[in-house]
Amino acid sequence: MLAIGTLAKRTGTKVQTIRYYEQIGLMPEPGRSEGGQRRYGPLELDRLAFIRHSRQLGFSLESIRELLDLSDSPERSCAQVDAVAQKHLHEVEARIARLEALRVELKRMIGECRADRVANCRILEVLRDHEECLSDHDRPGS
Amino acid sequence: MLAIGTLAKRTGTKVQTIRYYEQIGLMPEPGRSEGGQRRYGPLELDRLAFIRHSRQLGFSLESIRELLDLSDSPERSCAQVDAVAQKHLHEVEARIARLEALRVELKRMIGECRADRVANCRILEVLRDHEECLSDHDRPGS
DNA sequence: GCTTGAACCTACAGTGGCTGTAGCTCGTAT
DNA sequence: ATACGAGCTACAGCCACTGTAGGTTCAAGC
Ligand SMILES: [Zn+2]
Ligand SMILES: [Zn+2]
Ligand SMILES: [Zn+2]
Ligand SMILES: [Zn+2]
Repeated sequence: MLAIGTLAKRTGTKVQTIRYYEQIGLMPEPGRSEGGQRRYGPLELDRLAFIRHSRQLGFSLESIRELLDLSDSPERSCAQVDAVAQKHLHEVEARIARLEALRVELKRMIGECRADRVANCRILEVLRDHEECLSDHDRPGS
Repeated sequence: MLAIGTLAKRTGTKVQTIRYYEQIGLMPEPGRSEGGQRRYGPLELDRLAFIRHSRQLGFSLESIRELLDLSDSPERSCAQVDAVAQKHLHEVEARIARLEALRVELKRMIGECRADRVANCRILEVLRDHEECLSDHDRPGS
């Protein structure tokens, strides 16, 4: 039986994060020691490892919840699992596309600045006026 | 003099967002009508346009605050402005790199799944065990 | 057995950048 | 004069944590 700190170390998680996962029902309520401290077994270790690895791959906690639920029904077709992963891939690709457009625009405005005074800094000019931009970028956000 | 809703429409901002910017000191406290409603002039319009466009280019509100402060000293060298933009570019590039690694890993695991049962879904196998991954991905988060 | 101190506990506030809601008041067109 | 859209304040909620305060428990060393 592992104390929460040991579980945290084994999975590269912070202690508070584990308690947070419990609070939102992503980790089960574990057994307790006589004094009331959490004690974890191998099942919980595996579950937390799954959660953490999914997080490293960028899945949302909501998607992870879905994936965990699905993996409790081993007989079912994995179509839904694949759909969750596909959707996530698309979102990642969309974010890359947006960031790539940003990168191009930023690089251009930085390259155009002749490093003079603030009064005629190219970067500030572009920020003041979207007409100076080549790409469209409607929604602020990541 | 513009009411807040008009300013919002002109800049593609939500009314609450403008009030939020005022609350955190990014927009100045505007004049008020007799009845106490906010009234904006062209200076505020320009400032909000600058903020919004900077947000579209991914700058944080903290960076935007800095850029706005800097642009109040037109005589100074724009080195600091350029540094803010450079730093942001590097962060964007770092995020692209991370997302690109994610994309590769996700695409691989999706491609390897033979779309069978949950019990032997390749996606779940990879999520359970980072050893199945090719890349390293230490920190969760975008 | 006793003391120490690291690790644990709960509860709550804060992060960034908004967004939404409730319950009012104001402005303006007819 | 009245209707109603637009404005007002204050506060809660989103995501995924992270940090803090103030107290309790555990395990090792003596
Ligand atoms: Zn410059
Ligand atoms: Zn632009
Ligand atoms: Zn599958
Ligand atoms: Zn991995």
